Amino acid sequence: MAIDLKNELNDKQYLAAAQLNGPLLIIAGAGSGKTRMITFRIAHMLDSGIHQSNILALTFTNKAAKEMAERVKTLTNKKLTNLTVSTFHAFGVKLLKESISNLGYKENFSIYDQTDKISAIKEAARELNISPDVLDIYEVSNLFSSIKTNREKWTDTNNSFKPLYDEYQEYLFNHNSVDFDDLIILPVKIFTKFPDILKGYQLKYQYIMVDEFQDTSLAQYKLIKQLAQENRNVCVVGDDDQSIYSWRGANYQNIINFETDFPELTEIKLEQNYRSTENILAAANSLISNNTNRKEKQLWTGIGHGKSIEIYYPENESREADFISEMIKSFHLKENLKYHDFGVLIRTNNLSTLIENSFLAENIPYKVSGGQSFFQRKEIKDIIAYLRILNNPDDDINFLRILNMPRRGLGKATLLKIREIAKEKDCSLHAAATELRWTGDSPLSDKIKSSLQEFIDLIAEYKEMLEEEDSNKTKIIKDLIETINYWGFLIIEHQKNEKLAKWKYKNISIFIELFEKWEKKPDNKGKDLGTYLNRITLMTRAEDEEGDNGQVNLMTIHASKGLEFEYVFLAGVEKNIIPHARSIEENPDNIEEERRLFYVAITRAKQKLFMTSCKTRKIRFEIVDTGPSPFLEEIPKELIKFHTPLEDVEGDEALDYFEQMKSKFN
DNA sequence: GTAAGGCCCGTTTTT
DNA sequence: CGGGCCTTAC
Repeated sequence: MAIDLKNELNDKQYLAAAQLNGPLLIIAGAGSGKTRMITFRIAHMLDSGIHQSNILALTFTNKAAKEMAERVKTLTNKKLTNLTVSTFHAFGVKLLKESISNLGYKENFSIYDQTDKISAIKEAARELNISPDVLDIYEVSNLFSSIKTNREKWTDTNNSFKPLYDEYQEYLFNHNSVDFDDLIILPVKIFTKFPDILKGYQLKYQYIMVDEFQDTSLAQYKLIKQLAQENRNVCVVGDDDQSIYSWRGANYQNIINFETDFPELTEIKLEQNYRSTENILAAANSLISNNTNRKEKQLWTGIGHGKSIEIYYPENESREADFISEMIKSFHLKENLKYHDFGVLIRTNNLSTLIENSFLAENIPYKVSGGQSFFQRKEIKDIIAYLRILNNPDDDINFLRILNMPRRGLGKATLLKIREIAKEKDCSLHAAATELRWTGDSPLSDKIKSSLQEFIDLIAEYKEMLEEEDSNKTKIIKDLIETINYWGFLIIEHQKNEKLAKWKYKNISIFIELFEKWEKKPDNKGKDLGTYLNRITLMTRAEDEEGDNGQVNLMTIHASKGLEFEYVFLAGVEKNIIPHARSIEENPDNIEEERRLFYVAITRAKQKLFMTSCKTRKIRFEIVDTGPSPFLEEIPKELIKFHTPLEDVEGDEALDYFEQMKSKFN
């Protein structure tokens, strides 16, 4: 049964969804039904006889990809197992799995995340006898990223880092590892070097869609361009006003590049907002009009004025947190809103702690997204490090992590010996360690030698088990964790805090459960460990929360992109927080991006927007006077109602509250 | 040579 | 408050 596009979409959306051939640029304002349009467009392709395997849809986050795939499946009522809806990075992994051998890497390559990357740079620095403390490693890491993705060139001021960069690159290659930038840049390289490979992919992906186009980087754009330049059936959807990832290389100049590279394009603007009330939209429009560099658009809504925007100035950050909890509680009761109808947005992750505590104290169910990923937690990374070594023994960064964890007497001196061999033989640490344990005139004591032997054997044994056909990997991993006695290790590490040890161990069981779920899924039958490892490196958090209904959503503004909530609380609307002091310090021009960020935050709200701005705030261990964010002045006063403060909590009531909090945490 | 305890500092946003 | 790094104790 074909879908009646005309009936389901407004005129502009219809135009966008109906035109399948040729380049299409869609400027889609906040809340303009972009996802709906894309979903229908894909369904329309399928209706028109385009085969699912010829369609490629690229999104920005795993969450968006998952959601889009779900929505298309629901709409068409088809399984669509060969439809590619993926993030850029996950797509990069797929391409590399299929073709990285052309560049001399092996297929079981490891992906280094930010932390691994920093360790790798430190290792490279060691090779060159550069002491790590003379480097601002964070800055170096950013520079390397810019160089790799062509955002920056070597200049007289920065070329002193070039030897280190080259060493880092060599390090990655020698250890069969790639970093996040490589996931995009290496496919581009392969396509440039091997036109036949590119041809193959052009033949496969004849219809390409890109969501959140304003947040694509130059490198990502190159990749799209390569794939699309023959067929030219490429549809990009974006909103320059919502470009908030420039620090990661996003460049909304890409919209202009697209116009140049595909001059025959059709441009469509989606300007009807289906999400927010007039008040909210007016505030957003007024704010964003202060930006100079933007495409003019007239967002409008038919929803009506709605409730006014409210601002509240709490004394300090705990009052802010309590205010948010109380409001949510009372709306939940009085207005029959579900907890998941609330979004609480913050500029930085560290603002979440107090709000979380308050939710806990008030028994408000909530979930945090963004921030530190589940898979980045130390205890999880430890276990993953073992799995990575089992998958790719040459992965030195993870070898270093597990060599003496749990403690097995293999410390600095032993490592130094291993390093010597590795340098001499030009091999990985694992290979060097394997060698060292045999050497007759080994410089190691018998005790250490046997410890090393045990360690190497452990790796070999489990590697073999995992590689067996039809192996029960979950069981093997459980067994491994027991064999290394990770629990014992946690107890020793946290002697004074058994609770913490237990909590960490609990996380490990959760990890095992997640893995088991993955292993049992029919789609994953016969897939190797490497596939799983690569997948989770790209995941922001344990995106498994099936029951994500009935929970308040607490997240950074960045993480809220693409989402919407009935009621939105925007916390910490203070100067130095938004716009963030560091961002302005870096470059005063960043004010426009910070404004867009604020714009994104406001436009998440459907019915009601609250903003809170503390008078004082504890930063580290100091209480500092803050003040309202300058952006508040860019919102017309008549749209705002100033919230009367809650009555001060009386003495004994406060005490009572304190006791409550205490009992929650003890 | 290895392990434990003291000391210092704190990365804005994330695939 | 918590994690990484360095010094001191075995």
